[in-house]
Amino acid sequence: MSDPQGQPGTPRPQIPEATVGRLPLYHRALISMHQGGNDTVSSEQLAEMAGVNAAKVRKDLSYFGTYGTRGVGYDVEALLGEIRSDLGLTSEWKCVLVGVGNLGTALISFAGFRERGFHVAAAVDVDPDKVGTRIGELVVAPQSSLETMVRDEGIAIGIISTIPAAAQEVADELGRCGVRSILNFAPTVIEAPEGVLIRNVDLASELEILAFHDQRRSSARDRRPAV
Amino acid sequence: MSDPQGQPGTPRPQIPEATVGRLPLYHRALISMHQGGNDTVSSEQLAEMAGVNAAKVRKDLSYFGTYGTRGVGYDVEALLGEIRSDLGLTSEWKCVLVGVGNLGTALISFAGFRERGFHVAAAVDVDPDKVGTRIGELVVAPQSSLETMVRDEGIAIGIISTIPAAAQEVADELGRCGVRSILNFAPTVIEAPEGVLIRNVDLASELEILAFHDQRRSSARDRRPAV
DNA sequence: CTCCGCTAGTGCATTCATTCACAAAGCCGG
DNA sequence: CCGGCTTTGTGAATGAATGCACTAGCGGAG
Ligand SMILES: NC(=O)c1ccc[n+]([C@@H]2O[C@H](COP(=O)([O-])OP(=O)(O)OC[C@H]3O[C@@H](n4cnc5c(N)ncnc54)[C@H](O)[C@@H]3O)[C@@H](O)[C@H]2O)c1
Ligand SMILES: NC(=O)c1ccc[n+]([C@@H]2O[C@H](COP(=O)([O-])OP(=O)(O)OC[C@H]3O[C@@H](n4cnc5c(N)ncnc54)[C@H](O)[C@@H]3O)[C@@H](O)[C@H]2O)c1
Repeated sequence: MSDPQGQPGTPRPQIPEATVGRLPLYHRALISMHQGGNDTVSSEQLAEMAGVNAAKVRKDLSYFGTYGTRGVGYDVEALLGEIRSDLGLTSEWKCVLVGVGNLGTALISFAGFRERGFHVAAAVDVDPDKVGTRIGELVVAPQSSLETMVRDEGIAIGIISTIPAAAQEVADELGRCGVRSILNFAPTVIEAPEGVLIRNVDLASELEILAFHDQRRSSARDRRPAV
Repeated sequence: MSDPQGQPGTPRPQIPEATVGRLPLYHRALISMHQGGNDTVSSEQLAEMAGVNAAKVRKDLSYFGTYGTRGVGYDVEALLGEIRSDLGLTSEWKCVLVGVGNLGTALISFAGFRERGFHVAAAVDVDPDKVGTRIGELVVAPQSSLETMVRDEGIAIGIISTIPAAAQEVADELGRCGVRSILNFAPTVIEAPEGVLIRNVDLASELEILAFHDQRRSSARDRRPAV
């Protein structure tokens, strides 16, 4: 390989978005390999665990440098370290959750985030009845304390689980407070504030996509109309 | 257009996956247009609402036939009907949820699914303490009643919100019972049973992707090392 | 030291998706 | 009835992602 892993700062070889989307899969697979006590892993095995094909694994990993040994495979620990560092998981990311309803409550009490390097450090709601409620270790704060908490705690990620009608406003507010990334669960398109990256998760859409395919499969089966 | 909307059965022009993924966005946008009392909508407006570009909207819609009028736009009601029928939303889809924990509970009580044509008609859990619990109108059933419920109620979609270690087993069981589509929230790769389509939603992955981009943006900013 | 087996890394062809840009086509005002 | 305005539908160009198939290179056996 010609590009050494760049002693000073970061390389910067512009990673394809499709590859970025698969990093978490590799991350998960490597964690489980590591816990299983494996020292090395081949692209074939990683592919199997991540549910993708081996050539893709190799190409994806090659964007980050040369971490494999031909004839052997990848060093699990080294590769895990590299991916963790690319994902910025060397220290914990603090998140603020806005909208402590059904979904918000589940998210706050979800242990899996912490295991993967994320921590819901604050939660706010407009509803005065919710403010002061305790969920695990976290006490729901009033909307007005958002800015202070974001700045004081160094929160970089916002999670929106309010009603859809409030989502845009909340996103704007989060942007003003200095949050740089937002994960939005409200089923509405949000215009991203300047400098803020938004990802949307819409569960109803996922079901619709399943329904679409199911629909097609069954109408394909009934090519001959029933007698 | 050369392909008439095929009087008998369905056309079958193989819709690109990327297009399928956007149908729910259009669906949502059209619902809101319709509720707002609009009769027609241009590709430009739809694009704005769905957060994509206008050419893409037109190309996507063109796979389903000719629903627009040049110089005018699309008839909201007709287009909504078409999309609803493509998504198979002419009747309600029944779902079974497996694993009534934090997340499962939030999903069951979520009204938004019903509005979009989905109904969690059954929920099961292995934990005997959970069985019999009431969530809204639904009573949690024992794992053993899964097959009967799926068959009797005509359930086509399974939702997995168990712990990751149980996900594969649950998926296999759902497959055996005749479920054809699965939405999996457990952060693990599941091998799909024969004839079953699986979609995964991994929230920690979403956060990791945000973290990756944030990481990159800030390391791009610090090109000059601090003094 | 050499040769063999294995697996990473990658160039290339192919497939899939996006976007541009323009002709075809409906509407409306005169 | 005609001509201008608007917006669709789509061919063709471009770009992104995938996957094959080959080469380079390491480790271990003999
Ligand atoms: N519950 C689910 O399983 C589920 C599934 C998919 C999507 N969603 C979406 O997630 C969002 C939340 O769902 P939910 O079921 O938790 O709803 P919910 O009604 O239980 O909770 C919404 C919460 O947001 C708060 N809120 C409203 N406006 C606010 C504002 N401007 N600022 C701060 N807080 C505000 C409300 O006080 C309430 O506590 C909704 O947009 C919903 O469509 C939920
Ligand atoms: N809570 C969240 O916000 C959240 C967020 C992202 C992902 N997830 C994932 O969703 C899943 C559920 O999360 P949770 O927080 O609700 O966990 P939880 O521990 O609260 O709930 C899990 C439930 O699954 C049940 N269960 C376990 N094995 C089962 C089996 N074989 N058959 C049927 N039921 C079984 C348990 O009895 C329990 O009720 C986990 O895989 C988690 O990683 C949860």
